[in-house]
Amino acid sequence: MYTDRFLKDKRGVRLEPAERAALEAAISDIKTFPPRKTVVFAGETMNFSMLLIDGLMSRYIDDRRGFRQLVAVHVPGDFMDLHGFPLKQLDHDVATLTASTVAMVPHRALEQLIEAEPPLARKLWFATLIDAAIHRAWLFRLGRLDATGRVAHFICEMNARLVAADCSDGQSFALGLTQVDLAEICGLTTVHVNRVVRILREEGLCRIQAGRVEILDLKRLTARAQFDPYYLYNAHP
Amino acid sequence: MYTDRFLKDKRGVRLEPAERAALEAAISDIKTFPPRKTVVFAGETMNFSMLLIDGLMSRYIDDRRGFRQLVAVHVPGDFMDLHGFPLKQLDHDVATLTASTVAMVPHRALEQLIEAEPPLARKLWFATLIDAAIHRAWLFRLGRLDATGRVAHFICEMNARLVAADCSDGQSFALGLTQVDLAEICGLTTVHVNRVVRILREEGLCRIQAGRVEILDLKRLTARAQFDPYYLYNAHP
DNA sequence: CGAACGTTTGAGATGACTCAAGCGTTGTGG
DNA sequence: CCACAACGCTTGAGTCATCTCAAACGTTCG
Repeated sequence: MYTDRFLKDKRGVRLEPAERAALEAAISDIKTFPPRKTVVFAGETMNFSMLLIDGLMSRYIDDRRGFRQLVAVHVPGDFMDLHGFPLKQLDHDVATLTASTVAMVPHRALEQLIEAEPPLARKLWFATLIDAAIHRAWLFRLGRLDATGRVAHFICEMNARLVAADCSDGQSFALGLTQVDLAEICGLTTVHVNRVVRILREEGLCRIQAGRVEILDLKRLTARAQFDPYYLYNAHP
Repeated sequence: MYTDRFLKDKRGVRLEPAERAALEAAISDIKTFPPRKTVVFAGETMNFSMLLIDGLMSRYIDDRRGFRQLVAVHVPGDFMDLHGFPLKQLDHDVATLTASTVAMVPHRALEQLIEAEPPLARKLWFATLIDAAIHRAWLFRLGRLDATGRVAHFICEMNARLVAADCSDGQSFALGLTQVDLAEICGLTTVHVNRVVRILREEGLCRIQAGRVEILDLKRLTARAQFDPYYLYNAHP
């Protein structure tokens, strides 16, 4: 089922089979997008939301000179722009990083869904709040960590989220990001990301190359990043 | 009424008088807190949420060495930890900045409230999503702006939010923050904040002193900060 | 084969940090 | 009512992390 990974194993919330089935039924269609394609632009009026089935996607804010700051990276199971349901407009763009498969859920169907399964509304709300918690962890990352710590922190987060989404065994995982992407995530320049990646490799913490990440020493990587997965609200941390 | 400022003048949502009255009735008591006091600690189980009536409060994440990164600053009318209602635990601390008055709303009362006024649930959700949008703007600030831009961006945001909350005339406003606070918000050191504050004053953009901010040239300040108030979802930007 | 893209490396510049000291105000207890 | 501690602000000098600019290299793909 397309919705299998949505809110899987989250602390404090559980989707009932009926709710999951109803959500599944609310999907109007499945779309695929090529890599590096902007799918939704800031300010558009939204009448659907998107559940990521496969691939990696991002949300970003452009500055005046065209430089972008990523504000979120999404893994399979993420309901990426569920906030567009109450908000109706987004304050950021949404784009693919790698080729992606997305389930489209019309807002009209969400309305009916909540009507039919009232407790589901609270669970959708919950999902958007985890997103906000991730935003806060990113604020900590950008505000308080040095370049090496930032990249390490991001890798730790991706590791934890991909493991939770059953997309990683915790040892190594596909992460189709370029060093440019990492720079736009961590608030650094590409050149410096390149140096940081080397440092992480030379210090035996992790290896980032060719769209794959290999965790070499999770304990030390976590320490270097001051990473605490609490904010992900995973049931099995 | 205590709840007058909550969701006031927000794009895409409006609290009906009956809803506002019901929310008002859900308040169990009003508390006052002295400045610089941590009110809620990360990880505690929450059974109430707090609506800020008067004062300035913050949410922050501590790093291992005790340095903090503020992830939110709240102005009167903000439902500061409404996300604690679905989430039940917070991933950050909550503290006062200045002396503050807070309306306590038990989660049990919120449950009954939503039962009595179902459309209110969506509006509470909406409120937490604006918080998330502000987080994203902060990510942009930390990731893409230099020190001067960061402080300018924060001042622009506070100006817009305080005007919307009827706590500023748009020319000057009380902002009981020290340079240490500004540093913890903008991911800078105190020393450097001091220099930035001087630059902003010398360039005729704004004056920040003795807990007050005076906007000298909003247009240039906004440009320097690359500030766009869209993300605040204010009806009258 | 050539263009496009992502990565790598070097050298030099600079924005922000660290450390250190001094200043002004406020509040408090002797 | 004064002395002094506490706090926030200010300034200077030197250091360091990260950025900028520039060039080269490898891979992929048309």
